[in-house]
Amino acid sequence: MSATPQHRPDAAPSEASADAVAAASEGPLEGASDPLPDPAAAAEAARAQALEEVLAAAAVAFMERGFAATSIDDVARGMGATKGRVYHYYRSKLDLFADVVRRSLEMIHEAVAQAEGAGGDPHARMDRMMRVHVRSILKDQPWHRCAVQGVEMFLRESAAPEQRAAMADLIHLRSAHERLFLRVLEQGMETGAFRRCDAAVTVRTLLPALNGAVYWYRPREGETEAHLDRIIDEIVAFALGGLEAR
Amino acid sequence: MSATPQHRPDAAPSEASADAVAAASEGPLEGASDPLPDPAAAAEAARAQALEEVLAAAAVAFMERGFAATSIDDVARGMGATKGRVYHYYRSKLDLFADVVRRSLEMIHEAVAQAEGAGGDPHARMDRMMRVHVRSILKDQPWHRCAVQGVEMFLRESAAPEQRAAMADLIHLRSAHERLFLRVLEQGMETGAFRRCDAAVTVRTLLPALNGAVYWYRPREGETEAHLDRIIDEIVAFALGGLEAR
DNA sequence: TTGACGACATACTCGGCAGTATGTAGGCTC
DNA sequence: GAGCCTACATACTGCCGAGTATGTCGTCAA
Repeated sequence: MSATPQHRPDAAPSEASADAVAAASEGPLEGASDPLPDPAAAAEAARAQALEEVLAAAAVAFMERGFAATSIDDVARGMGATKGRVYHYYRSKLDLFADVVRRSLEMIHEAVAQAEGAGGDPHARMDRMMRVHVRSILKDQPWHRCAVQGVEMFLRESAAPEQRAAMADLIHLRSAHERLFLRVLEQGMETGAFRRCDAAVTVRTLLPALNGAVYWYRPREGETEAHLDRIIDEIVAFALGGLEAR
Repeated sequence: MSATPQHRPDAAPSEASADAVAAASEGPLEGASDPLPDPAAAAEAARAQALEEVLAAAAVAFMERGFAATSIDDVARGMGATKGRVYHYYRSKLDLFADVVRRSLEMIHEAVAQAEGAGGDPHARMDRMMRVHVRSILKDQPWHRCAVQGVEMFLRESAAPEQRAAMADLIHLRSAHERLFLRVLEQGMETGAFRRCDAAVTVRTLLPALNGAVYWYRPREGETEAHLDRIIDEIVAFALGGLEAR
């Protein structure tokens, strides 16, 4: 629609991703003459990091208030900035939200795909996948709450065509994630590790169970890694038990 | 807050509930002299039914677009009416939404509580409860999608104080529902029917699994009751399997 | 040193929507 | 048959927020 010939977040703004955030926090502010040889690359990196900040602020804001109830000013305030900064990187609120959701889905999908690829029988793979999935849910809550909301938005019949367009590829990402579980489930059914069932319906039941914690879990002050593992154990025990053959 | 000395949905507008809807559809429009002896009671019933219509329209509208994105005009349009009608029965959008959520929670809670009270060992009771719960999710989707959304709204830290006030009692309803499952789960753990687990976490994982269908299920054209039962079977098999001891 | 550009901030427009105020038509009472 | 009340519809206000237009400051190239 809006044919403003302006910015556009460089195709895949998510590549810099967590790396950019980590890299950014490792080196304190140095003068203009940092070891980087290429100034153009440095500028690129700076831009990527600035964009990353916007994205992170958006994730928090959208998580706290939901898409519709969050204003661009809210997002900007979260960074101690103003609208201008946000609109410098994103053409619309919907674009921004879609990018948050995309990041979320990419993060969790990549992690789970890696867990799946690590070998083992279907039962072992499924176990690892679930653990990784739930861990991501707990650790990157702001992002995933946005993702849940985004998928939900898309599923509404009422969704405006612009919305559907902006989020169509997100649904593919989400579907790919579902398929990952679906395939391992089917493989497990063949080996006899899992009971026979309608795999499609079961996966659609399984994932909400794994995602449930996104709503009630709140990171505590002195929370240890072991405590997190306890929660993961509980959730996975339930979900895996729901699949296993007797 | 708003101290307008106007309407207010008569304390418990939800009592008339499904009965009112059913009763309303049984008798066609008769003249002024219907068999009802008390005109005051008739007026009361008429009002209850009118309110019911508003509530149903709201449920559909909120389900389709979500709370924030739904305007009161949307709700009114859904009835072929205008704002005036809605505001005649409800003081604010939030009040209306809260009532939709309340209705939803009451419906499902009552149904499940009845299933629980029908006797049997914990495993049998849990099985019945799950079935009834899922059936309600599938059959009264518009309502329950609002409920899920409402609970989610409340759980946000950002929720405005007015929101929290309007929805505080809803959370109690929701908690009561959770406790219902919690208790049966604990009983089953004692009899050995269910494996030992952190009951609180498990229930919070179990319910999203049961509710999951609210997002993906869409009533089909020539859908038979048996087809519905197939879906319910699948979901319950998973959820119950997640609880059972080996 | 200048001019071009990137990275924002500021100021403004404009539409949509919650809530309100007011009109009005029908029924009921007395 | 006059007033009154219920159950709406219509018309209006005020604000909030998305998107835009424009200004400003620093930097870098030439």
